[in-house]
Amino acid sequence: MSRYNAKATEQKWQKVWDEKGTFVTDTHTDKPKYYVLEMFPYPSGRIHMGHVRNYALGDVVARYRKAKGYEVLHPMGWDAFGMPAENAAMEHKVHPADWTYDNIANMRNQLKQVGLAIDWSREFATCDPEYYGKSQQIFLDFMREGLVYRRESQVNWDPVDMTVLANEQVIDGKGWRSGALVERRKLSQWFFKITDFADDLLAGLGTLDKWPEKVKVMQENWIGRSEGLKFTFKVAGKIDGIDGEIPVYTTRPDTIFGASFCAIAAGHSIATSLAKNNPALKNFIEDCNRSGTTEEAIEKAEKRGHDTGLKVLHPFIKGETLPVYVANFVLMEYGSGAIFGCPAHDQRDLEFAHKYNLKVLPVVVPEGEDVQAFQIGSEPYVGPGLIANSAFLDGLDVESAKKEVIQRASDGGWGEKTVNYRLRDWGVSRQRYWGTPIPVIHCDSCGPVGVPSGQLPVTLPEDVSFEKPGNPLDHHPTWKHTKCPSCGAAAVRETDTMDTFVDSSWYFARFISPKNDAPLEKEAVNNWLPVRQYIGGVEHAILHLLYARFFTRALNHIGQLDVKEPFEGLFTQGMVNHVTYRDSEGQWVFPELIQTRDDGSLFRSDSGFDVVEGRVEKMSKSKKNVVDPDDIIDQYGADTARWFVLSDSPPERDLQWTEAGIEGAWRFTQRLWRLLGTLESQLSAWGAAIPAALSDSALALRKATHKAIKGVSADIENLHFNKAVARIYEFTNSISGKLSGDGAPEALREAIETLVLLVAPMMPHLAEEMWSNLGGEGLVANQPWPEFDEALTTDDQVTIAVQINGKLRDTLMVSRDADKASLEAAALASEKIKTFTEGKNIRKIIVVPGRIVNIVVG
RNA sequence: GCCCCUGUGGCGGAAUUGGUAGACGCGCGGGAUUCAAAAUCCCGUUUCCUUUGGAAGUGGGAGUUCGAUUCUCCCCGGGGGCACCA
Repeated sequence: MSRYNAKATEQKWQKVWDEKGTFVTDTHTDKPKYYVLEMFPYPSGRIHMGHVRNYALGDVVARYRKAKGYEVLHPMGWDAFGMPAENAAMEHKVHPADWTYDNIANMRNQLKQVGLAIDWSREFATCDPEYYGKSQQIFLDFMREGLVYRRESQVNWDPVDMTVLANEQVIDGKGWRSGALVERRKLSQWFFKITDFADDLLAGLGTLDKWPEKVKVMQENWIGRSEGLKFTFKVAGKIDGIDGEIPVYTTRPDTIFGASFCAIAAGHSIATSLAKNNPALKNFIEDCNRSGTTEEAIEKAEKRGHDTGLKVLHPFIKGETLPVYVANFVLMEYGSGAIFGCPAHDQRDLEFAHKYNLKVLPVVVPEGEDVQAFQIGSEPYVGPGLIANSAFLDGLDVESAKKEVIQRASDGGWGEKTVNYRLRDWGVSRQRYWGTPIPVIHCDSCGPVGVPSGQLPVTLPEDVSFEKPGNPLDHHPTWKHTKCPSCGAAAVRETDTMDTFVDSSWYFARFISPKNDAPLEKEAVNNWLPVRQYIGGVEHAILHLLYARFFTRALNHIGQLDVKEPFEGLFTQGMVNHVTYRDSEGQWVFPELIQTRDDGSLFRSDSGFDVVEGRVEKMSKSKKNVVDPDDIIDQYGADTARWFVLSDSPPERDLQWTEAGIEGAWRFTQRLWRLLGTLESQLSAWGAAIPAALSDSALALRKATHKAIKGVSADIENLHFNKAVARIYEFTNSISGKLSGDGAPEALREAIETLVLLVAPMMPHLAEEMWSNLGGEGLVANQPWPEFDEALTTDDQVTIAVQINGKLRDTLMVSRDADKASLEAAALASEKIKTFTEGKNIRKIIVVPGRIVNIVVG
């Protein structure tokens, strides 16, 4: 038998699957349905190992479910809008569309070589007008239902490039290209009312029992539901141009007597008004606006404030006033943009109080502590306790005190209990070219008007220039000029495009009927959603997944589908890592250039410089610790690459790519092939029945076969592919053993056929080749999953451990169903055990049938 | 800074509900085969000890338990997310 030629064999079977339409889905079938989806890729240019891992995981699920009798939907598309295409346009003078579609063509070719069980007839890219026109339709539907609105919000503004910067484009407070100091600027932007669904998004998490706990916790924290008190501070005295009240929100109304200041955000209307006649305050606000807009930047910045001179009246203490500061750590977006500070019981407030010499009065004292002696040092006290120094609240616990203050505030008409969310509405406006145009026309007399459905899609103009700073849509000579759909007067198009997260918030539903006229084919969508298994990176744990959940609810709300949750099962896979190499010049070196000398030292093959091995890190182009899937597939074949990414690590954890690992996988591919060659002559004829009487070795092999079916099936269903692989190795080892006597040829054939079927979801090409060599009919891809015989998966004898005081001292071979009494007797009868129990007092014997006997002596 | 995850031999990792720690793979050592090599096959492989046996051992420290990789608390290392990267 000749050596296995992976390349030729893989191409052969890919062509067969393609020609026979093996993986084309009938979405209108009566069969049980299974929708498996991996997060669709951004067409960056070439696939990387992370993609191979992601799609191999989903492919195992798809092929397994197909074998289990499901009609499987496993589509592929492209998340094709986004900034890299515009960056390429600026840097290399290629049109974003050309760049994107070239990349898609490349990556499609690469993915096809992986041999995925994908229905390619459903493929689309989000930048196809046929797709983004439907995104626009949904936008207009949401608009009609009041789920879309426009308001001002802050952005990072690059004053030199005249453009809005993404957070990742702001480096140390400067624009990445221009190097100019970035400013916060307010722009009118479109928002989706995701906060309308905040409670439902939160409640829905409780139904997602096939999601990782950590993702649910992250979403819960992101939504950030809190209950508290919203109340108004009265400003002491009258000041021109200032509203006499400052509404604040607090989750700690119980600490109101510990309040020593009031702080408002730099963007607060009062701050703006006061700054008009106060240059120092104006400076301070501008300073605040120079820090980044990310929460991280705000949290990490030193807590600073500026005293406005304004005072507010304490709601409970007559005559007491609190100074009002503008503070850099108060967010305009959260609550009412104003807080009261209680330094004794909040970290930020305490830092602030120390800096500006404000009173620190503890009003919550841990139970048992002396009220007079209790002091706050450099750490606030945030734990439970009893209220002190707080008039009518003294002695209450924290929760009762909260209730009491809320009660008195609402009785007094100056405050009320409020549920607040950290979640903010979703700003979807982007001042960029390569995105879905927002289908709105601005008319001087009618205001913003939605583009009529008949005029969709609003397509992007092709003749754009990236030479000038700013949004190409905005300075295009003709594109934005149009007529108002409502009054017919001259009007201008909205030149903002949508956040690319909008595109990816409903693509999974479009795959079900990608050519449908309306965005969604309701009946089919209801039949196929939710996606049974969604697979992707944990970096999408919050935004993408939350937005998709919101979209599903919003589409449900407007009657376009009936489900509420888009993804029933979620799996977040780990990254692919590789060691890094640096040469004596400090340059990063590609792994393929690394050579080893006889003494074990490393050098690079091109320049000969010495090389040292560095940390294991996520594969990245900048550190050159990348392996190109094309090279790997070329050298070893797709099956070997798939086998390796599935074998070594649990899929949720990071995978370390190693040369030794891929070599090992390759050896196993060859071994399977050789196994078939060496055993072929010993097999019974195709379809021969297994005789009732079996030799010991034949029975042992049958047991191994059926245990393997049971184990591998369970492992695949639980997505424990590395364990499935380990079991297949074990099973393969047992086949290689000697076999003789009654039923040997039949048991051997059963084992080999089973092995091929078990391996097929992971190494589909090799499996097809082996199947056809075995004389199998049809394609492995169409074979049913093997069934196991429960009786053959259990052993009559089991080994149980005998411990003395929790330490293993002996093991016993006993009947599987031996009862407690006989186990205890057998354990005590053991010679080894006797040496430990002799002369000792046996205090207790714990017996767990089938597992363990523990004798406690003393 | 806040939130979340993670840590087991030389390495990747396994260990139903708390019940024999180290399955399986890699690497390494020894042997077979070969003129030789590659490939392949067989055996061994947590560490330590005065070795028919025993002790220690799952990042570190405490706790619960007859029994802890598994549960609780504190600490340390590594990673992810933080609203305009996708």
